[in-house]
Amino acid sequence: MKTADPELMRAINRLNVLDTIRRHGPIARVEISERTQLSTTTVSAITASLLDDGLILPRHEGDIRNEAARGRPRVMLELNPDAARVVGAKIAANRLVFVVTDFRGDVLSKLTLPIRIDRQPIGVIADLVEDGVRRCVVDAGLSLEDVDTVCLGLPGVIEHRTGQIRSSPIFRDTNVDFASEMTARLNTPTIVESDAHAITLAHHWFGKARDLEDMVLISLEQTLGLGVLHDNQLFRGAGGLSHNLGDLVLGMGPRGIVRLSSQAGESEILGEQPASGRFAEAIRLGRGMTHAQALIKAEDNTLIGAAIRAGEAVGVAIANIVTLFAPPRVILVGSSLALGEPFLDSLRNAYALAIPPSLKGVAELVFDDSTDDFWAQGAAAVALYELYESPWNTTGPAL
Amino acid sequence: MKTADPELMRAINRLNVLDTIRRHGPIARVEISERTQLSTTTVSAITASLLDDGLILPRHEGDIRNEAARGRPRVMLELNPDAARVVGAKIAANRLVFVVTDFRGDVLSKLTLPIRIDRQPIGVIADLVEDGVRRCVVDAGLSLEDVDTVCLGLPGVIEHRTGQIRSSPIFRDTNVDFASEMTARLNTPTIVESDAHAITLAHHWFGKARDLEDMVLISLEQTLGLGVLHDNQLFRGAGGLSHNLGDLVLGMGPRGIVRLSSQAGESEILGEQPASGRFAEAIRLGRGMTHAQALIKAEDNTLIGAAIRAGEAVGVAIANIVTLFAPPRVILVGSSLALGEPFLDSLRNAYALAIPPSLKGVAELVFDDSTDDFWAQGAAAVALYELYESPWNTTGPAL
DNA sequence: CTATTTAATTCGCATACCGTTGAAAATATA
DNA sequence: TATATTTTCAACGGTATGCGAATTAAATAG
Repeated sequence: MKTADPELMRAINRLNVLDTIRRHGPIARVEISERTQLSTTTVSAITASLLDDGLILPRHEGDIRNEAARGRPRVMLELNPDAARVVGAKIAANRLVFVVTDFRGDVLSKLTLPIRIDRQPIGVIADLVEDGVRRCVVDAGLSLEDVDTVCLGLPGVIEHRTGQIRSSPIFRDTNVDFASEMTARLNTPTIVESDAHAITLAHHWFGKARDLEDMVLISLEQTLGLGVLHDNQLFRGAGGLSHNLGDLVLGMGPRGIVRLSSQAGESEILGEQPASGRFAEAIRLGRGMTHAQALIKAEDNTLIGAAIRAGEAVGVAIANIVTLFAPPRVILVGSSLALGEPFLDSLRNAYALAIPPSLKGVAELVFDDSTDDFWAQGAAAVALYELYESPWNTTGPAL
Repeated sequence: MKTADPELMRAINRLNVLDTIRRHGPIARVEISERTQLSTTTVSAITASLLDDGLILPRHEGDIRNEAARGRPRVMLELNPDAARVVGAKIAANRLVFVVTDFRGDVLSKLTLPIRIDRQPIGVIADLVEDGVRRCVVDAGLSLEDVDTVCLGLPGVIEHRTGQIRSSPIFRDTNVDFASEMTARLNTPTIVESDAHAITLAHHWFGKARDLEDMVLISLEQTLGLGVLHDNQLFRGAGGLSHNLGDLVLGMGPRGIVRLSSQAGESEILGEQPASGRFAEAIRLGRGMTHAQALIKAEDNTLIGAAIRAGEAVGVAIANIVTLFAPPRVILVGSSLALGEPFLDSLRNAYALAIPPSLKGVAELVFDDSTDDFWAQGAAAVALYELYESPWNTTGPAL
């Protein structure tokens, strides 16, 4: 355990204040004091230090708390957008999405490269990612030197702490030290994170979990991922591993083990389609789900059947997750949601059946169909969170 | 989030020092300083305060660190056994087990009441528990006034924070505020906790997980429970709920939902036996598993079949848990282990099949057949842990 | 122009940690 | 036996932190 000294103490309170400013927009010191339970004295000292470091800015205008504003007007504080720049990326099998954000997490530029990269050699993938990062940074009118951190969100089992990719559907190899590789190429600190964790943080910061400290997110894409928010923090497994939901076992069928991925993986749902023709082409180009959506509307029975089976499998898996974590909300994201009503209905039904009676009503299911940018923005948030924590003031006094 | 002030700082370091003393037996200040990374100055101050509060004791004798001990001999410090007394209990359907322990967690007296209590009215159960606590305390040569805290470990979904029993196989009602009830009856602070959590802490403190900060425990009893140790702390669900493994869904069979409890619950394994005769009598008395063990040795095929099916179900469930938490060790406890090789073999096989290849070898399975005392001792440890954290020095200066 | 109200800063205090120094308690050596 | 050596531990001074009370700052109301 880390030893508690004054430095840690200040680090905690600093992060607390900074996070309060981030979450509650332009905010006055008095209100920060109320929210954090810190004395106004301490808040003044910390905000002075944050101002000095250029992480926040004062705004004298917006004191509109009340018409009958009597006393000295409040000075509102907000994050200084220019305090840092980060790049966030979503790396998927058939597309790369990049965003550059400022210190607040606001998107400055975005770039989508619809390229199929899975099963390419690492060098090729690294080339493409490097290129995407550089182009997106240029699009934002910046240079890579202006970027503080890059965070890459990708599917699979990612060990955040070490930057190792234990296994990922887009890499042929296992145990790739992708963080070091990209850090060297970009000459900018680069971290890797599970894409599911990235969008979990995205929802906590900007999306449908802003009001919660605990929740669970399930991502239904090529792989099936899990993000757990516990006490306002990403819960990473014992070793900092991300969770790979697709490996969950749903049953022992006649043909052996039945894993969730074999029922609800993107390729498995679409895979029952004829292996040639326009649909196969669409899949190859990463438009499978969009196409599937059209087919389902046209009442393609094979596909509807697959969607229903997938929905059942996911519904049961969610019930199991809820049994373990009992979160107040479960957010579902990912391309498979595009399968529409047949999928969602069977999911909801299976969930309702599978959830134990004692937990009925505990968790609320929320479906979210954000775009890829949002995932990339989540990766940026992961990078920003680490910046917030890092000691700007090496440890100097508050002056 | 709690605000960081000097008080919190000292509380953290105090707990850290106290826990180091607890874990590493009689230990000198220098060694505490090495282990905690705190300066010897700080360690001296904190230990002085602990000595002053009577929580620890000096021992001048045992300085045998080395034959060639040159300088001033070390003064070894250890927990003062008499600093507190707690009662821990395991409350199961057909027996009540109590222990009184001292401040170190050493058992002073134990008491087993082989009574079937499930489905009794709350008042009756409370009577029996109260009686057991009082008798066990008397057996230890103490009075209830000498007891600081009582902790009751029981199966089911327990909300530790509020002391509510959301649902438990031994209560007919749900949402019982058992902690308040027993606190009032005993006139001693009483907390409730999941029995699985209790034995998880028992293993972390005294058993097969002393060397780990992360692990998972699975309890196979009348109900199937889960305990997760994360960063040396019990991981309680979002709402402080305990996990009820039996509700996990293993598949959608022809007859609807198949839950783990229907495959591996104690009564389900034994339930396939004829409903009358000596065996049924044994079950009613809570000796079902012991009896089953004998029958399995005698090659009772019905029972062996049930054991094998249960093992498969549990093996798959464990694989799923490992997929989610990736712990270095999984400890299995509970009466069902008594089913012996048929059960364990099929469990191991199913686990090996179900564990995803990328996680193969990550987690080590450990079987543990401790007695009921150990569970009760774990409950005592839960109580002690809260005592360790509580502010003895309301916040006075260190003198 | 003065009184009032609210916001934010300044000042003094208490606490906690740390590094250094020095005292205490034992052994080793002359 | 007397002195040196080694190790442990407590005491002193320095610095950082947060908090409460008093003070200054900036606006409105009368």
